[in-house]
Amino acid sequence: MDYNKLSELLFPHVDKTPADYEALYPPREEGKVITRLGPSPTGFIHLGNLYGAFVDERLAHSGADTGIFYLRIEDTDDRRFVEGAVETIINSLNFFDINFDEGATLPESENAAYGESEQGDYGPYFQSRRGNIYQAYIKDMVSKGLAYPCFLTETDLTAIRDRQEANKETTGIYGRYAEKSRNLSLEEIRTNINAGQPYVIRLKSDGNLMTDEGKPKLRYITVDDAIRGKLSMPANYQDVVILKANGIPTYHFAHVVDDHLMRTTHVVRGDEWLMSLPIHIELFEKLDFDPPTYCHTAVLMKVDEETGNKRKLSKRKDPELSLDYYKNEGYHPQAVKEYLLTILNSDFEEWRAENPDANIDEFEFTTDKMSSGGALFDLNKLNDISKDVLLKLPATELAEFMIKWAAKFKPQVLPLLNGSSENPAYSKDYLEKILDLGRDEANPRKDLIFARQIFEFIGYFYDEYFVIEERIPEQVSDEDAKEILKRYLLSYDHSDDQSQWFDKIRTIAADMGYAAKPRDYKKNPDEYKGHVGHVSTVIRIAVMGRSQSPDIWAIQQILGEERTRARIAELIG
RNA sequence: GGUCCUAUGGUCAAGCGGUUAAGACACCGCCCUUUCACGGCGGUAACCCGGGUUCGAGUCCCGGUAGGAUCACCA
Repeated sequence: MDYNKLSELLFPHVDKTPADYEALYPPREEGKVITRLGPSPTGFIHLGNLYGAFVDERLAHSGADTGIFYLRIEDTDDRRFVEGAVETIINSLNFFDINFDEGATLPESENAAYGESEQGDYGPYFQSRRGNIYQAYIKDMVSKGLAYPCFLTETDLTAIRDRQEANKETTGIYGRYAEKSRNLSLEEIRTNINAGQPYVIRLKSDGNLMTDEGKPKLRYITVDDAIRGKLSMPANYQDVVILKANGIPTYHFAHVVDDHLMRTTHVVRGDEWLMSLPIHIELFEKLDFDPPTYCHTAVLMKVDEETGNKRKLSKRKDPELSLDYYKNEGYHPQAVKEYLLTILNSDFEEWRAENPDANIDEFEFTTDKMSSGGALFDLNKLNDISKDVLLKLPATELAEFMIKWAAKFKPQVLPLLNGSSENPAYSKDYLEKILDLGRDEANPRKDLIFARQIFEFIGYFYDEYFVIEERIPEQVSDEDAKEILKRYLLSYDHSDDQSQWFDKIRTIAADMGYAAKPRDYKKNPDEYKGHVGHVSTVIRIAVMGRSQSPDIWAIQQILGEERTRARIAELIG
């Protein structure tokens, strides 16, 4: 067989050679880490994507010598394409402060054609526009006898698979199942093509590994994975498809060519790719490329309520998988990032404890601290981290964050938060004061977690959302409650400082038969109706509508004298 | 079913042949306290099972078991 003739027959119009592309895309700066995100534009981006993207981004950007993180759109399957997916990917990641140095970008104008918006010298960054590159490499492989055309139809393929399954053999095209296609003569191929028969190009895998019974004889290869360590697995023996009948390469081939030509140093991907690694290794060998460092990340899991088993997060069953969930609930992107970092790198938490105020960028991210097991998603932990992250955020920023969130997800409260409502008491400044409540002390409060929760937490500051939610404590009778409020209103002086204010409450408590100090009540419960805590709870309910809240005095200062008095008077009736 | 990966408290995890088996979250108790939160102190709780190797095994080896991944002209 004259392979050169075959390659000309198959790819008559391809005139570029691998050498041309090698020259076009020269090696990058030595020692730089080059990573990439290679999503297919299905329009759905989830926590798992973010998790992986974050590894790429940290690998390229953390540490002193920053490398390049680029975006390559893997749109080789046109059936999966969704309009606007590229924008979704870029915008979603940008929301979490994950940005690309190179690759596909947002369209510069509204009428920019799909696939034309990109930046960088190693493009095109849309696989759908790299057809000529792939074909040049495939033509080269065919001319060297490393790949061949295969005319097997779908029915042929299912027949083979059925037979293999019946025989309990490994499915696929290999060994004797590949013989027929591999041994087609040039004339037979020419006849098939002239007859318009569709065909694919298959890799001619090292097929001399079959035993006499036709079973694959396993040869083992070892691969160093940056996360998993040394991996031992059977070498590939399948004549996998590398070019589909429509002229578009499969993922396997596109991955190898692209990551070589774009000079990727670290390939980060989910461990669902682990099993096809031998294919990629063989392709790298056959193409004479140096393989990148592989980093196979574990999949995010959760416990299935029905079965009690760990399982992969699924986009249908688990709302928390969707990135929109976090945006919608109003989690701060920084909190999500820190959470991801703690499950990504086992020593991040320790580092954070030692460097509470340091910027995330200062943390040196390494793959060898990554766990290889699937981490269970833990909302509790996220919340805990979020409390600390929000605490460090200045009130101004927090207020802006709340306003941005409300604009999108709770528009009815936006005027309240940004001060554009009719009530002159409300302003952004007012919101800032509320959010800053009790935060500047030695042991600051940590009750702010995510925007939706925060609004519920501070709702009583806005008259429209102020409701009496709780009953007065059982130690206090209804008459006493009214009496407490009356006396309180009478003695109320808005300019009192915290201790003057509380002394008055003690006095009211003592005068009405309640212990001025809870300790006294605990010692002699029979001598008192209750203690000062019960008395102040009555006031708390009148002003806040609930028995649990930050300091009453501080809240009243923010609320203002008029509204404070009005709320108390309201409850007296 | 074949192949590959994984296995330490409820969860995330240190551990690298000799440890009273760290730490964080969650949970419980106590203290602080006008409530809650914060903070402090304390507590419950773990090496999947069985064989080896070794003076000694959570750690190394071999089996089992369990869970996960994968077996396309999808990525």
